[in-house]
Amino acid sequence: MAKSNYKISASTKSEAKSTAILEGAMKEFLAHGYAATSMDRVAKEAGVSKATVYSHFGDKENLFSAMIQNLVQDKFQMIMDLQQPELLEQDPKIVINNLASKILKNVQKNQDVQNLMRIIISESGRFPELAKAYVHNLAKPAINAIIQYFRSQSHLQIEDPEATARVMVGTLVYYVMLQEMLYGKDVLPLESDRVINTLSDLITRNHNSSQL
Amino acid sequence: MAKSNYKISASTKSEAKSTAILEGAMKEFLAHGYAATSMDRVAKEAGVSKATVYSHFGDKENLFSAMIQNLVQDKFQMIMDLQQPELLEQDPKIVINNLASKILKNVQKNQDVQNLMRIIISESGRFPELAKAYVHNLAKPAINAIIQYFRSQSHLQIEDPEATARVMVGTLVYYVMLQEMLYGKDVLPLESDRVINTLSDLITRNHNSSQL
DNA sequence: GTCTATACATCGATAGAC
DNA sequence: GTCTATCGATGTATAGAC
Repeated sequence: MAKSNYKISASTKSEAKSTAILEGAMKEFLAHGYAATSMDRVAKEAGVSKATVYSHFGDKENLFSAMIQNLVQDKFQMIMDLQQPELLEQDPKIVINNLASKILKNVQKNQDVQNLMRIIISESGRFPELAKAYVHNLAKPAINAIIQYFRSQSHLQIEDPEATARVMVGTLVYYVMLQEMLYGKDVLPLESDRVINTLSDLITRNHNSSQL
Repeated sequence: MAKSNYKISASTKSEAKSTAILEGAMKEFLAHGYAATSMDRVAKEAGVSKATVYSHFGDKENLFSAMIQNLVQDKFQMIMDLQQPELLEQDPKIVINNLASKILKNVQKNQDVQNLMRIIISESGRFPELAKAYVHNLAKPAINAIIQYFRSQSHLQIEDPEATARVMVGTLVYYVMLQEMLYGKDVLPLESDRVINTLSDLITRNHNSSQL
């Protein structure tokens, strides 16, 4: 029992260090990219020695990979919020407005999400498996949630729910990329409400015209 | 006259080296990113010594900046093709299909364009002025060309041409990013024609319904 | 397990010969 | 203008004490 406690204690201490290293790695990698991040800075940020970083994660590629996988799992919860039933029980025009607004605000206010997208794109050549993990665990569930909603609203007469979901997600992601990450705010200002309203108008237009 | 010829000849030789360096820089930077590219590899790729690279471009940041500006100017012509008059003189549904198809194929088949987008996003933090140059010289003209077409087709009854243009460009760019750069082809297969047709259907739906 | 100290390679940038 | 040779800094990774 004492032996078991000792083991648990040791394992817990080690886990605490691992967590600290992952947090330091996240901060450094997301801020500077893979190549420009040094293991010295990660170690200093985590409050451990460089040798400890290597004993926990083997090498730089492994640490980067673990940190991204960890972050992708974290952000998965954000996507699942899109399927809250109470969010989906209003007029379709309002539901789509709310969905789009929720996606937009989550990405816009969450610097980690933007930096994750940035580094996934940057390193998709060097780490193709991480790009696939991102698509499989974040992009795909988000798109599928929207497809599922479109399918549930047959009176919207959406001919191709899969392609329409891509239109919606693509519009929103590109908007944030251009405005926030590429400084489009200054060069090409455009209020987010206009994009959201245009999206929901286009998608629900059959529904509206049958009402009027 | 002989002196003038000598000057021109010398200037031409120097320009040839500059061009070779820029081409080497393009190959290396686009393939490996800014931080992971070494000046030694650029010099070897260009067939000159490293000192020559520095005498022409000062330092690494300067070389990178010059190479990106050069590439952005190159790709500008691609955008201008969108305004060919003969492309815009058919039924709106067909015109939008053609525009979308042209944008998509240009990005899809042109690896340089994808790599340029990738590195602009990657280095937008370190080189904000390059991101702004990209938006100003490529994204903005493309979006404006589409806005201009929408405005010219008043019978389409497009309420917000600016926002609708963003929907169109965002959908196409995100599609290529997800399918090509992030290996979505394998995880989330979707034919490009479905996306293009969905886009043109959504945008011209008012026009169609008034016809039927 | 965690540390300090260090090996070894490679980086950006420059000096000096031609 | 272009080269070879090299400097100093910094990178990844590890050896060895505790």
